[in-house]
Amino acid sequence: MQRKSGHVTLLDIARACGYSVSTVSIVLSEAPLSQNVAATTREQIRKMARDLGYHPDAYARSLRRRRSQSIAVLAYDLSDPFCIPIVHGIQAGLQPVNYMPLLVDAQTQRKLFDSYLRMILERRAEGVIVIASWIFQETNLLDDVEKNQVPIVIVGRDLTNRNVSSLLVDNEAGGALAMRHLIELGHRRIAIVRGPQELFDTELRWAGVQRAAAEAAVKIDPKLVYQLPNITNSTSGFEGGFHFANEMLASKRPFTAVLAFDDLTALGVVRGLNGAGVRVPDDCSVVGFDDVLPAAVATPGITTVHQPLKEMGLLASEWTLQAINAREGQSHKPAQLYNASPELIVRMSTARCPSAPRKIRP
Amino acid sequence: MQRKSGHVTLLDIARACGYSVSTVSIVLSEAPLSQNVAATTREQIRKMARDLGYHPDAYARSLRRRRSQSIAVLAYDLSDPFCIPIVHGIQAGLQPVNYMPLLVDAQTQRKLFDSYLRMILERRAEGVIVIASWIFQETNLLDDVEKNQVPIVIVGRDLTNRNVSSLLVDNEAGGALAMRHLIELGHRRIAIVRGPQELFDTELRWAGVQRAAAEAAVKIDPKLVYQLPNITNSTSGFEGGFHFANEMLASKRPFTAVLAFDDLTALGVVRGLNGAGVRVPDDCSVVGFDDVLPAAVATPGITTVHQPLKEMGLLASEWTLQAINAREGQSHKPAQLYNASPELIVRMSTARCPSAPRKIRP
DNA sequence: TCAAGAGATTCAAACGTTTGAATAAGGACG
DNA sequence: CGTCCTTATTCAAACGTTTGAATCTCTTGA
Repeated sequence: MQRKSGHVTLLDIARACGYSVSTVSIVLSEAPLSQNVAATTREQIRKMARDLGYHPDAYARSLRRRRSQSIAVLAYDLSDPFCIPIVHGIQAGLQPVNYMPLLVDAQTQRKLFDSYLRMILERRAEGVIVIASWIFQETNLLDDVEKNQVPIVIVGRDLTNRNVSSLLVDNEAGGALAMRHLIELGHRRIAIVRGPQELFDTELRWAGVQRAAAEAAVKIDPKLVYQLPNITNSTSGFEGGFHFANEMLASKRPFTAVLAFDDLTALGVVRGLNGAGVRVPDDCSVVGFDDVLPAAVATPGITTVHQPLKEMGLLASEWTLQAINAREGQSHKPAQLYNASPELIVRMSTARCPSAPRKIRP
Repeated sequence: MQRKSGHVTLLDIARACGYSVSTVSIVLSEAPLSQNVAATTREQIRKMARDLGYHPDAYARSLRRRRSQSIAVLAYDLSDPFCIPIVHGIQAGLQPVNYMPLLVDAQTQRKLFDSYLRMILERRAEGVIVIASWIFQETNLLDDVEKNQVPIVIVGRDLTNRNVSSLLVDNEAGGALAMRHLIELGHRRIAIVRGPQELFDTELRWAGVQRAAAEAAVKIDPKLVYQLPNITNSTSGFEGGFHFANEMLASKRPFTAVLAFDDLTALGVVRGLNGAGVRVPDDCSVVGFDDVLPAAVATPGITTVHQPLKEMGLLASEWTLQAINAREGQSHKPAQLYNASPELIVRMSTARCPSAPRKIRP
């Protein structure tokens, strides 16, 4: 009974129980017509399909239906812990409608990116979700996708100006949240490690930090503001944090807290401070951003700004499905922007400023 | 010129330059016959394909060729940092032969696992690579795959007894490596946190630990041996480590080092010890296993046992491709086992035993 | 008795490729 | 002039589904 292809087909089932391929198809795909099929026939066909271990061929089906039932999820760098919760959200959104996520990791390599983009196009993904943890300037990479009228949604970056629906955390609010936390703990001399210039997040978080400082009438010493170089690999944030912690100490300028661009940078700062005998949080507080696993399991646990990544992933998948359905109905879904509200997660790396008088909260 | 499907087909190209679909297909797929096609024709067709932005339809092609050109990568829990380097290795192996990895994350949920397995079968993956970071006992889940004669390779677990090619780190050697390191640093009173009973790794690492102890004539105090409960979520290792650190301290039994089942457990131990004012590594050394990112960026960095994950992933993809080719040629590739050599990564969490006399190495 | 409808099932074309076999147009040779 | 190679191109069937239209067999009502 082994077919040459090694897979059971409708024809096998049809022959095995004496009906035509059409009838079998109608029953197994639960087409509207199947209510006209005699109940006994239905049962017989279903049983045979089960016995033979039939699985419909997605290729034949998609070819005929002209729907691939799949959505590409293109991560720029899956090794960034930031990505996984987003992927989980996407999976959760795709599961109920039986869409397959085509998850690929470009590993920040242009060559891989192109190659996977081609595969995605060939596999006729009905939509593309891009997870841009940190992303090159080159955004025209997706032109090919747009040309084929495939809806795109991007997570982690705002591309609404290019008419692409985007979901990201409200970086300005997050920066302010982190800064306000330090200020409320009594810190006044706060060192800042800004993100790399190439990232959009950098300016927004910085704006939030400045706003919070201004609101509390706290001055930021420009000599205590550092900027990470452009990213070269996934641990360059850590190395940058380590490096700048040493610079801060060498500068001899007093500071009691460090606001780092992200969690890995914060962990690098902690390492740097520790090496010089500065204890966190007793002598100096450190705050991060992103709430990734390493920040949670380090000791001290890093106080950080949490992004609702899973929710963002879920919403991204919903938007993509809506865009697909809209296109199906000849209409068009305009690009949307979702600015997720960040949340402060207080752990052990921040404490009341040692020299500061206890402040009475209003 | 917009097709109803929204995608350019061979027919479009054929019409546009006045040749038949066959000729176009022969040229673009670089079939053997294409050397018979006039050079001018070839060029003309290629140009038109480029201009129209043609991408061959993988569904039609696979249907006809009876090859899906894709391999499923089924991760039990992608949020385990352990998985990503393996995936990178697999991608590296699949890239040159133009296979698409169908990467899915079962999130340790039976329901998801089943659902994705069905999708994989429907998409006619030619092979399946399972990444079993930590895995249920239920191994018959893959029966359905085997029934369809799809080759399976598993990473992170030995299933050669079920005739499945397996790649994993030599856990026994790794356990011995970690233990020997502590012993060489002069530690004699070493607490051990064993892994969960349900994991095969647990017994093997434990055997290695015991061997190293025996070889050095060091006794392991059974009262200082703990066992992690079965895993419920991805941070339960951390929580277990934290919990047992407190138990060790409460037991009042002296110990100068802790050998933890994996890195997250080690990080939990560090947190627990720190909470009681025990400094790592000054008062107590801690060693982990796996070499995941959080272990590297924590302070102190965790001394650990590295697994060559990327190489294992690469080899897994090669084995899978070999098995596919073998099946193509009507032959059969017998199940193989690869025991990767672990490597000790010395960081900052281990130090010479405070009370021990300096030992002269031979 | 016949037309009309309902119920159950099948026909046949289509989706976009690939590929073995067929065709057509040119020589070269006996 | 017919035969036999090349060279260049096309035919047509097939892959496994889906689905609008068609067929066949009953029943029902006039």
